[in-house]
Amino acid sequence: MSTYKPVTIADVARAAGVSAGTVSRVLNRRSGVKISEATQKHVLEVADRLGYQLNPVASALRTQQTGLIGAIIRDINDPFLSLMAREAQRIAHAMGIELLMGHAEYDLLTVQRQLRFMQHWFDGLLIIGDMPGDQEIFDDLNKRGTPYVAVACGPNSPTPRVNIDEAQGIGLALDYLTDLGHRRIGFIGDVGHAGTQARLSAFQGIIHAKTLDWHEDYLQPTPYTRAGAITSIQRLLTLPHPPTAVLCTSDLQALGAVAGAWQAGWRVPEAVSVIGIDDIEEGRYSYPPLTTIRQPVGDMATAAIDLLLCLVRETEPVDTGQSIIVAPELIVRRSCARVSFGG
Amino acid sequence: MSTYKPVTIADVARAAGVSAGTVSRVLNRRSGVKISEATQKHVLEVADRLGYQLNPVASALRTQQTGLIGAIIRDINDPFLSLMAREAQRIAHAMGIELLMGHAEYDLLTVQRQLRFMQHWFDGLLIIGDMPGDQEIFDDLNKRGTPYVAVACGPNSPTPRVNIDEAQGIGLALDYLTDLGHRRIGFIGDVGHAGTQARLSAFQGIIHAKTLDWHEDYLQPTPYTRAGAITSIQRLLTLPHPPTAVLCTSDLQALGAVAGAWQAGWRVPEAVSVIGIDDIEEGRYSYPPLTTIRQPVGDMATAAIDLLLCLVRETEPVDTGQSIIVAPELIVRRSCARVSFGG
DNA sequence: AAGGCTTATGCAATCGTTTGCATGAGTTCA
DNA sequence: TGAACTCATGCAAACGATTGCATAAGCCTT
Repeated sequence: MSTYKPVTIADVARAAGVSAGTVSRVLNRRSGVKISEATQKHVLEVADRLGYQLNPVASALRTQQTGLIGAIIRDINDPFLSLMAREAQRIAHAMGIELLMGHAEYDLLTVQRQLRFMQHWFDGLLIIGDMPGDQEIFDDLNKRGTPYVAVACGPNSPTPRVNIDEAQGIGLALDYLTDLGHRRIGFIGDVGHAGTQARLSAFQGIIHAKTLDWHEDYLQPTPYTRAGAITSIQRLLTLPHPPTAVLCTSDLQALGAVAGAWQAGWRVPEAVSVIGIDDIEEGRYSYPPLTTIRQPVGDMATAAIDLLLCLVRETEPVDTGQSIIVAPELIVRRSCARVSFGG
Repeated sequence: MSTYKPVTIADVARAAGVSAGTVSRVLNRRSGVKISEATQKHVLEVADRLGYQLNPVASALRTQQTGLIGAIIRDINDPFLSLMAREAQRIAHAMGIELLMGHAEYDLLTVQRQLRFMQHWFDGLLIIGDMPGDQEIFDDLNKRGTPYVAVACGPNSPTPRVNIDEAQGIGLALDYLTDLGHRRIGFIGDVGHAGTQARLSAFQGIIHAKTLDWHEDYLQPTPYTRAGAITSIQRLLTLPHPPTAVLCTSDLQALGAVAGAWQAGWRVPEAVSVIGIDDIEEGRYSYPPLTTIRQPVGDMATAAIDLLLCLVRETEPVDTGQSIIVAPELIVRRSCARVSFGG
């Protein structure tokens, strides 16, 4: 059973009566190299009969390319991020490329170690979701030559990336909320991250521009978890002048906020409106169904893989400033309502 | 930038004035080989100064081991499975081992191709969740020598695995339901899989033993998705004698069943009780909070990694029949109620 | 029929480590 | 002082594929 002995290119060569180089050439079919029809067929047949399979490790050593791309994901258990990863893998597969992924343990040191190790095994990297210590990570990545693309994650430095237009997304949400009459709007987000920072500054700009009511406690720094949002919204709701609506920077947090509000005896959306960002499946089935700003996962994954592949194949140094911005979309469901009492 | 030129062991050797072999030996610190304190220190220092990093591909080619373990997951977007993967990675990391994962596209051919490719890159494999075409996959795996462990996935053949005691889990659920007075109990599960088969036959055995009411329509073959369960429960509820309780083989399905029942105007748990299996986070926050049979994710992941590591390190052929069975646990929340009308 | 040209294939070096074996220096003891 | 032994290190051969260069065979042309 474990005596399984893999057949190498040399075995095939011997059995077919040709040299190893020839076997390699027929197997790779590189354009420009001519192999006679006869040997072509013969070698292929022998390889098949022997059950030859390429040893990709050896190939990688010689060519300095593993042919693999990797994705490092902030939290593989976050529905939005894991869906993004799944889509990315699906698209890569369709293009004949293998994608492997890793969950980023939530501290800078581990992620750095993980990244360093992934750079050895992968030709290119997808960074999915805001990472702990974003900036250090991208500095690290730039030092090495490994091509990478950041997805749903907003480093400050110019970096190949694909994101929604954050300002537009926040604008969509706030326009909708103010149309419903809300003037006191809370913000729940993990402000430790550059991606959330972009959202926050758009948020604050609009609050100011619309001259909405604002209190510094309306900003609740909150980790990317359901549980975190539960306590955050409860803090918001016990304020002297609680917000009548809350914007969360992810659907998971929004779902937590809804749960937290109910637990505290506030009805959603009657007593408080909640809006999220992402549009995860669960939001369609939750009670009330979640109003949210949709990030188009499929488009983003496609764009990211395309861009990454460009970077990988490019031989000369590429401009690292390229970024792709896609449009978010307001999905109205039932977690937001017109404000019904004195604002 | 892309002119980054990695420093090899030869560079270090040259700079330190020793041979490559020596450098390798001090770096690997294999017990039994003696290196003088002086060179030890010197080499380490030079390597450090030059910023040497091991090329794991070359090392893998020579040693025939990549030092990597892989996990293939039925659906990376399934909260239970992705949590299992995350735990497995965490545990592997803590032991200094890197774990990479892939989502299994949902058809046999793709999975086979994926598996074949993973066998080249990984020293060992974790199979997480029921797979399409289970049996073929395990046959394939056995042919090769690659060690693997199946987790939360129940092939028929003797195979290294870790699972809950399925019969006990179903027993826990049915005892609870019958204690609440239910005699008509529906079953929602993806019966195409061996894992679900084990649950189904336990279910049918107990239904028979307890002489509960049974109709073949009470069995609703349903894919592992929320959406599938929505239509399944609606089919159940329009039966002439609809079940008063429904057992789902995953929490995701149970959540779908709850949503489907509400949509059809049936209150949960007042009109129909729903129980799931897994105990995912979402079930704690859903309305009503989900009663379920808990699979202890942490214990299972730990056991799986331990077992896999044994198999990987073992040089002689191991008994492939070893399986680890852990105990499930009934988690009572609020999606099941005493049956209130004529059974 | 011989020289020139194309074309298919073989040869051997290479990628960066690891590791069995050989060797030279250093130590100990008679 | 020299023989017997350690012990640390160097040497070179792997691991399995790829690829630039050389070469043999075949064909065409004059």
